[in-house]
Amino acid sequence: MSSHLPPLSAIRAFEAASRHLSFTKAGDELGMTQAAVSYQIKVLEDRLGFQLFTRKARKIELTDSGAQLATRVVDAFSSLRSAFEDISEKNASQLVVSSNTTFAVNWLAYRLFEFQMKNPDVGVRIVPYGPNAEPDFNESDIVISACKAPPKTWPAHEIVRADFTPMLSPKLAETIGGISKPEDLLKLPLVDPQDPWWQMWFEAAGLANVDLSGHPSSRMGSQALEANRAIAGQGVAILTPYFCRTALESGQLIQPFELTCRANNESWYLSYPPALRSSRKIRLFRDWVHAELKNDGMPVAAPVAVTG
Amino acid sequence: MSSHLPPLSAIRAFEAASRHLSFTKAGDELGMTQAAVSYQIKVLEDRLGFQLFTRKARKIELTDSGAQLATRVVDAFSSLRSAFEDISEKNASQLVVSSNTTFAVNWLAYRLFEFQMKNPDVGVRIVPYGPNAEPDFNESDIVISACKAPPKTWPAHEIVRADFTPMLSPKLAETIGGISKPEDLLKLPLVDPQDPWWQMWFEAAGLANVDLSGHPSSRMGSQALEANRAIAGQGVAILTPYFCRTALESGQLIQPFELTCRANNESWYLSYPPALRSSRKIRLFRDWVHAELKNDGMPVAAPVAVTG
DNA sequence: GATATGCATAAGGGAGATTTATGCATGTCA
DNA sequence: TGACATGCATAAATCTCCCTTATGCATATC
Repeated sequence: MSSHLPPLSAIRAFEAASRHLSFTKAGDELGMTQAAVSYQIKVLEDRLGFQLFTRKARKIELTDSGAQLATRVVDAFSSLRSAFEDISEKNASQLVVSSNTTFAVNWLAYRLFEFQMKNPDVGVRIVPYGPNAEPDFNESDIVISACKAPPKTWPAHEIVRADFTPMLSPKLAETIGGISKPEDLLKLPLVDPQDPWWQMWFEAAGLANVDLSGHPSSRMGSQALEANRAIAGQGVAILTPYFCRTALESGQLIQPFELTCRANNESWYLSYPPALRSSRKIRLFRDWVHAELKNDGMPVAAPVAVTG
Repeated sequence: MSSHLPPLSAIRAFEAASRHLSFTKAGDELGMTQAAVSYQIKVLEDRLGFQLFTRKARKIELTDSGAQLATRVVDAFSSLRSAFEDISEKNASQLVVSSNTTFAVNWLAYRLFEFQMKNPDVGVRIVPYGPNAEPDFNESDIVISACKAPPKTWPAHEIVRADFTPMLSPKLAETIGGISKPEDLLKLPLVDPQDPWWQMWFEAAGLANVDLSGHPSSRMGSQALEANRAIAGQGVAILTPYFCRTALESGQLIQPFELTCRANNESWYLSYPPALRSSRKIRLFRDWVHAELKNDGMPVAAPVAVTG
């Protein structure tokens, strides 16, 4: 089946001309001149070896062969058009958000409903990914990530700074008569003592080289789990305050020290493919996230410059 | 429905790539490089705003959206291909000969069967046109014409010179005791006395300004009819000898004088659209006509030069 | 006739398609 | 575990062919 098609631009011109029965109107539809259409039809006729149109005075008519071909070509183009229409429509109204678990659970979960109420025409699909997984940059419209960097060409917005500070349940604090000095924390079990955040925070608190046993594990991404263990009184967790607002306000957790740290200016970022920069669904979601953050009193940063 | 399609070259590249799941192979099929395919896919992805392929190590995979689009695009292209295939096939095997009635009746009619026996895969359709009609240059593969000239750009072969000389039935000749001098003809009724051929022939025979009453009518094109009337003894007709061979040989008609004339070098021509110059069906038919002519002892002229 | 409409054609320019020449990542095989 | 092969991405340069401009011609229409 090496049957190569004639030049597609010629086929397209023929398709339009056969519908309008006018080179001029076909040109209008295609955004080109009458002369261009005339030329393309000639190309196709030469290629096929027979006339597609009969040129009459001030009008054209399809020849028998032309008419026969036209119906099928018009059909095929109509299929093509609807295929692209459908896919862009579906794509315009479907928003796939690939978010790490921390943000998904601690932030998106209880707010998403509001977004959906505000934008009932946008279908949202949250695809969470765990601490050791990669977001799916290919199939996502928006990626919310902390350590996993999106491609350098993606526009990215800082949404939440990755500050951290110890948190624990009031009951656990009482077991040692309350927390007054950083050292007090060492009397209690730590949730995930290998988290490097601990080292950083203790150093910032003036305690260098505390000996934390256990095995290494990744930071950020499992805060939901760690928070739950802290709430359950199983130990002290080192968490981002903003994500614990509810637990703090309700008294499930306490933050014994004002001191928060931040490693390497790390933050959570919202990013998306450059091509979607100005698409409606992206704009709606991005603006909504910003509004929510502002509403929480969080600073909303300018988008991070895109390289290239 | 102003939904313009993305660039067709990009769609074509995507179609091939989605079938091969390889830019390299798609390039091979389309006769271009892998880089070009890669570029076109990128164009399409940028245009659509989402990825069509997931680039893996040494292979590519369709994304969900890509796969969805691919099935429909492949379908549409397959329709297009078969549409063009069918039309060229039909066109390659169907030969439409638009011939004036004279040649159709006096020449083609009793020979065509042989051509069809020799070339059973070529379907021949003879479309005769009368003396005052135009051949359909748009819908014909071959036009056989005398006075009606084909477009100047069409290759044309002279097939039969438009010689003419009086013919009549032997019985009619006997009614005046036989024909010995041109003047004898004037004693008999002429079939179509207004035919200018009569004036020319009588002049050539040395009889200037004979007075021929009646009304004008067109020459050539109705020879079949005129010959029949002559055979029936209704009068003397002025005919092209080659077209009367059978009647002459069988004695139905006699040609009283050797003298033949020819106006303005007129001839019958076989012509066809330039694009079909080397198509099989044209070649078969043209060569067959030439062979038949040669077989009849007719000189076969070189094709008439095409202007432009 | 005068005008308007519609297609054909030639010449020329320009944008986008393609190639060339790389680089990079990852399988594969010794 | 290197050396090599395979396959895609990317940049720069080139070129092709598609389109426009400008015109002519034929024929409807007034």
